[in-house]
Amino acid sequence: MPPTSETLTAERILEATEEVLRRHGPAKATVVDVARALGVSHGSVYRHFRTKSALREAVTKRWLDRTTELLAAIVAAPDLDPETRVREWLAALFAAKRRKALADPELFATYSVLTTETAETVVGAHITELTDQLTEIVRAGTAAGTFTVDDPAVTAGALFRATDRFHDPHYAREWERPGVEGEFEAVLDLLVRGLRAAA
Amino acid sequence: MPPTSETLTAERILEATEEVLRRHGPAKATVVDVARALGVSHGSVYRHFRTKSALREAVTKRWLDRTTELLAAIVAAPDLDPETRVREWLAALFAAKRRKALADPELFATYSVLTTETAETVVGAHITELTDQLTEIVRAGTAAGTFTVDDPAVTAGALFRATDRFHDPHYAREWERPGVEGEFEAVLDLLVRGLRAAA
DNA sequence: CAGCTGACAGATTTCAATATCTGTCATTCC
DNA sequence: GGAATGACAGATATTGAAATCTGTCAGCTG
Repeated sequence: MPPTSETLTAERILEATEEVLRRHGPAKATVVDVARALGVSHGSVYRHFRTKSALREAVTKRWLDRTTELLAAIVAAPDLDPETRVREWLAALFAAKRRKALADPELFATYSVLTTETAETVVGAHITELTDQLTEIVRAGTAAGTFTVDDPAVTAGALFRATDRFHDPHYAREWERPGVEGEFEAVLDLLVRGLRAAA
Repeated sequence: MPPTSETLTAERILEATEEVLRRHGPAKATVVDVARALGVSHGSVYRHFRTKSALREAVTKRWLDRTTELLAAIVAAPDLDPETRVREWLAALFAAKRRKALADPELFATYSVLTTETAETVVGAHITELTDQLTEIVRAGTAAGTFTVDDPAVTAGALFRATDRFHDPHYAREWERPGVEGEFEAVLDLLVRGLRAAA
């Protein structure tokens, strides 16, 4: 128990919660554990988060936001043509998820449980943010005449859903298999060709 | 307990197993239950199926094969052009799964558990059969000059994986949502356009 | 007095004893 | 004699009592 006499903030609680989740897993990580890790009573934790699930949602959002930020850089890249940006963006999403899943499977499994719990709220918002990023790229490509697309938002949604297998944690086990890279390329090729074609 | 004095066959055991699964669900459906439903001792069931999981695999295969057969009709349809056949085949796959999921959610959940159990064996073979059917259509379209595709088998795999969300039981809950039809159309449009485009 | 504590009620989880199930096989039955 | 039985050992599941956890709040503390 490291009491660390600093003031108790939401931020410090989130850090401790991550650590407890990493150690105990999602099923056995309790609010009491988090409080103990911080050297405070569990009542203090409830001062910053109304419920245990609010705390879990906040931790999950934090984890997902790291990926959102990473990808934002590609949306903003000014020197890349739209087709390359679509490819790089989807490849970066796949690579980010895959790296996490392979580097620390147990932690990834923990967050997979958390995302399943919070599918309607936190994950829904995350997916909206991501498809908004994609929409931005598709819109730019349409404006530049590179893509022929009726409604960029609808097409961005289709791109995102067509690549579910390469970012949905449900498929994480597939990402270890030898052929995945090629499978991803095949899907991506088909989709990008679909963007280019005349309506 | 209907003893039905006919001879005990693998077929009759499979029918009884389906019934027990429907009534009890996957967790509580035991070999003893199946034997009781048939009015025989459980030892007799083991004469036809080496293990409980062999029995479950056989029932699952039966269920999946019904879909395979249904779709085979579209592959063989001689009066349809390749693009229509791709669209109809994927639409029929989605419709078949969706119908089952909405008509009897509990039974569908039961079979979802069974398919998860048998992912490596029975489901793997099922997916191979389905992608083989798709490959056939893509090959025909390529031969006819309608599609421009390097390797029909690879492209068929990409088509199948890009539409995972519309046939993988994992997404069954999404199939109730209002917008799904449109989402499916958007993905399908993008993919079909990708098939048509020049390499 | 703002922040923290710890005791509390009700909900959930754990654990160990008990019951049931799986898979085998010597024996029985037509 | 080929098919079916049922007793059995080890594995798995169920159950209910005890332990722990969640969320609240009156009171302590600096």
